[in-house]
Amino acid sequence: MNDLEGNTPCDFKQSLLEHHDEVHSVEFLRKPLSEDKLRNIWQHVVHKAFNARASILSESLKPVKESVVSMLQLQTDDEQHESRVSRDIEKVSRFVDNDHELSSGNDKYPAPSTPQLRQGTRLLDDGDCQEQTNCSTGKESGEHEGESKSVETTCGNLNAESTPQQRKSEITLVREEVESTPQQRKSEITLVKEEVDIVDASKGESVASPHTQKRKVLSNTDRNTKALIKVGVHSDSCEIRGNQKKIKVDWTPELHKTFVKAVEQLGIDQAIPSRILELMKVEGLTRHNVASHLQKYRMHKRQILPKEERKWLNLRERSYCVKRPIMAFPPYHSNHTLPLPPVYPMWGQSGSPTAGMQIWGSPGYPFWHTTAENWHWKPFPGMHADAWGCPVLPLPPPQTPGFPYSQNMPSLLNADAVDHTFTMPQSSFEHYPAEEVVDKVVKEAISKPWLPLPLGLKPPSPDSVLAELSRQGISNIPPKGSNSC
DNA sequence: AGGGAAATAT
DNA sequence: AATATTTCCC
Repeated sequence: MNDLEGNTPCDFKQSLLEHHDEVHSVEFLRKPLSEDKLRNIWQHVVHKAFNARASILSESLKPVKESVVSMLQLQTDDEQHESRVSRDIEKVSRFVDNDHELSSGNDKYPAPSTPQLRQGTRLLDDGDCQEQTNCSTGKESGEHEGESKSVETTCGNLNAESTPQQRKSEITLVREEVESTPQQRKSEITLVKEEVDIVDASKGESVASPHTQKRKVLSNTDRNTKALIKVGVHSDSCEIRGNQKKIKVDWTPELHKTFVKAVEQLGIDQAIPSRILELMKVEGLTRHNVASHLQKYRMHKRQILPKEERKWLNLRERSYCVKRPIMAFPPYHSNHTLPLPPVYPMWGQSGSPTAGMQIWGSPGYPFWHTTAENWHWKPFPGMHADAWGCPVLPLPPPQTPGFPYSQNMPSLLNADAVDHTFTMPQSSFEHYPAEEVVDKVVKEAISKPWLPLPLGLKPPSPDSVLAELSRQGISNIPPKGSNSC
């Protein structure tokens, strides 16, 4: 997918471009990303953070330095400090996550499952919602943001002090080619999302992340599936702040129910995205989301109805003719009490023959009561993607002396963490460094900034360097010997 | 602007 | 393969 090979035949290329006082590094690594490479990268980051003169220490590296400093001051820090470190390691994680994606080619991520959406009926009660309002694609901002094509709004979450642009230029040691595909670009800009999504790449079912701080609330309407409505939120609320791409909406049964209800209420004529959206009163949901869902909904209707209609007509046409198969439905309520099948029929059509009969535009009958609940299809009821994805640092790493991070993430490593982490199939990670490895490597790089910079990677050939330079429009070649960060 | 559907992405 | 998002056209 986002292979670098497309741009350069060589295994990798590395270029160091010096402009004025700052040295920008761009390093292209071949997949898979090895532990050594990763460590190398981070050593460079730390190294630069430490060695750069204060005057030119980029904003983006300051937090790194601070982290290191604070770590070196030993883990006697207070809570505040810890949370800072915690946050920093999250940055690290995020960065690495991104890299994961870039280097793995594994693109199967579970749905993030609507963390940001909140139904009109409060699922949560408290202040977390502040973040919601701030960061979610709210009605006002959401649509805006929907139109904004800005890709450069990258990591505003990394550090409040530095602009996204700054960060990008500094921290992004590993990144895609400039001419990345839209997909690639996306991978760069949706860090937060990635963090959420990256958990379980193997199956598509997501697992609650111990890493992302979130609340899980049992839906009052949920049945035995006990699907979780996660209303996950980062404690560091500014992180997600409105500069991100839309977060994927997970149409949970509840949400879908709300949707169907609105549609039913409006009737076939009025059921247009904006109205539906209005009726649904779901915070953060955008018209686009609704339109999309509506599209799908209609499609299924079309697909299902004619079939059922035909069947029905075949059965009845001889005896008495009924124009529309607004048929007498079997006692739906029975469905309510029935144990659910392990697999949720999508749109309810494959479950019972009538399950999909929530007639489009058949107001008056509350089909959605059942269909909306049964519509969902998550293979494992207990594992509904309500769980947020878990990015890096999924497990309480073995306590590394001098590296207190794992203790600094109470919210990330809460009791739930235990439950969820072990459910993550290892196989998902076989294509890139295990997260523990990443964790370890980053730790090492940060915790031992004094270690000499590894020469590490194979030096680029002069040709490739020159080519890269010219490709980027750099004509004046920096003097030799200045190739350190 | 916004609805709808096709094209894409995940 | 299914679902969600993005893009495009009207």
